[in-house]
Amino acid sequence: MHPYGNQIMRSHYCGAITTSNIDDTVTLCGWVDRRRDHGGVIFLDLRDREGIVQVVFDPDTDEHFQRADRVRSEYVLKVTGRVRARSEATINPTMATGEIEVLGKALEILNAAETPPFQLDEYTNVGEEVRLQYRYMDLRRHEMQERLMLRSRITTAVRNFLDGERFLDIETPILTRATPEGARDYLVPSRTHPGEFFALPQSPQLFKQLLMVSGFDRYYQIAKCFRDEDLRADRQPEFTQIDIETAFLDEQAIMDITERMIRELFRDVLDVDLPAFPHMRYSEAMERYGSDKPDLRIPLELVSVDDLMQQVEFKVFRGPADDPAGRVAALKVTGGASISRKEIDVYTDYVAVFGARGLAWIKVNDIAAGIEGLQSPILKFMPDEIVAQMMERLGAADGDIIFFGADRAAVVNEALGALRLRVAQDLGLVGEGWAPLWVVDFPMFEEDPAGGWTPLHHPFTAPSGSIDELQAKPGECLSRAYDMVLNGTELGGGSIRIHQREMQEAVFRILDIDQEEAQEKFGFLLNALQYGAPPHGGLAFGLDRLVMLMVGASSIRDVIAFPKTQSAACVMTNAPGAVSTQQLRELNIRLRQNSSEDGTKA
RNA sequence: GGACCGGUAGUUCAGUUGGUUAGAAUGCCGGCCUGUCACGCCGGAGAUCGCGAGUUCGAGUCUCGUCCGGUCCGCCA
Repeated sequence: MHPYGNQIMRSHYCGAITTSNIDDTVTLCGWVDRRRDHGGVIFLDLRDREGIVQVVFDPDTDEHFQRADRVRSEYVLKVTGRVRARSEATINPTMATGEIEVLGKALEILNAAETPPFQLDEYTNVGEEVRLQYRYMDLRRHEMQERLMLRSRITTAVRNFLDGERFLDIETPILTRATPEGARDYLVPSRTHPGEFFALPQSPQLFKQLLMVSGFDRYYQIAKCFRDEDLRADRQPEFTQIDIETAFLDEQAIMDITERMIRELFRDVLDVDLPAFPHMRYSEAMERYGSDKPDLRIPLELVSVDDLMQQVEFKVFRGPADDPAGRVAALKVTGGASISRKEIDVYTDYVAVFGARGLAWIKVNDIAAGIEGLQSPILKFMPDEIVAQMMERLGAADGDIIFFGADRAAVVNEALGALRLRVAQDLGLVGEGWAPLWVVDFPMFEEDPAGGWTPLHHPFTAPSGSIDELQAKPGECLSRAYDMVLNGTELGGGSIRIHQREMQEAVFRILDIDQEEAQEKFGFLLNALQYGAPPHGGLAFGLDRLVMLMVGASSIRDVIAFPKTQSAACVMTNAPGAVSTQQLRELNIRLRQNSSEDGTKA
């Protein structure tokens, strides 16, 4: 007896029928994936989330055969039939259910369907706009079903792991208050407080810290977060974090637990054993890879040559080499001498995007021939001796090309760091597999253009030094933050938080948040820190990015059921949309301009 | 806010130096077909060339503007 009695219309999933069901009578519900009409026999491929099975109708079942004749793609059917083995000659080895088929006895059309707006098969590339407009159709495609089912397995595995580690799932508000830090807030007007607004949370950061103050010790939540900033392939205005916070654990313990979580996740879901997670200091990551999220699958590294360039006249290199805030670095690309002048021009344009004012290069044709074996427009500006030392340092070999960046260190790191990724991609130098690491010892602050300080992580991150050290030299102070990086993507980041009011106030002072503003915006946090806040810290993973990597997608839109376009709109629902003047009046809102007739609808 | 790429049958694309009736594939519709599985064969329908100006005897094609989608920079504690 089926536990749900006759409420269940189907006896099996299409994709789950095997040779063990031979001679069983089954009832299937699904969509018509394809119909092949041979006149005297009709094949229907019936699809549900578990897969596809072939159903055969022949004229013996006249009424049902006639119905099968009327059926079209994406009709929703209920089919009852008998499972039978296919004859040797008709077995389809490319199909999971290819050894069997269902001989249809009864066919009920549960719903007809219009011709789909695009073909759902795997052979047609469909533009993303159409896919998003008919997302409910797009999600029927096998590829999307797989991705979302894997996403579900991932969140389930995460929940099971954290539950097993005695973490508590606690929800935090979606309607909260705006904070002056960080990204632009999504705002929600309050009807009951005219002229005031809620903000949607950029993350549950403060709430989870307060839960630590409350004694919940180990918290997690799979939480929606909202940031009103411009979109990218890996950025949506609403996205999901695996949010974690603990009390009485230091950073090493937190990294251990979360690393174990990711490791078990990959084993459970992908059957992959991740390699060791090396710990790399932020400074080393910037020095060697020009990035705080290095892709360790790529065997190219930046090498500083400032000391050598301090000995040349060539101003373009000499200037940044002498400047403490400057950097001259080389990127040796093994086998890159085959890159043409035209391609170098393309790379030059590419690094210009990051502020680089040029891209110097040296091709190594014959290293044994010394300076004669090198080819470059900049050699004439350098003494042979310096060039020779540089080749030695870089370990240059025949067939290499060396690119140079010389500018402010930030520009050089960004430009050569990006070039490293681009060239590796173009030349197929990105290794296979998974390359995780922890990046640690981040600076507390970085200098903003106005000369002030902004936090590298967020203003609640604990510094590794004392208040005095912090105030004396904010630019040199390190934080107790850590990022998990996988294949060049920042999967998650976290820190030990400040749990003492004095320290939190000191950080606010450095960030130029005065006492009044601190009290106004963060008074509840400062107060809480006085009522027995335990040492605490945590981490948040970007679930969408994690799933994207695990399914091999190139955009997080492909692992989100209903994502937004780059302009942060939904082409299916047409959100955002206008609202009635009545709604606006209730919210005490008047639009600044009546944007013609469609500005509001009555 | 900025740079670049794209927008032509339902879909994916082609469209030459500005020149006759805008093509292909696939899908769709009709007919035939009892073993196909991206079935096959025959026939048919299907286009506001994103939108608006401009240049020209003539614009899918050139120019300007605009909208939409995408990649990236800025932005994203």
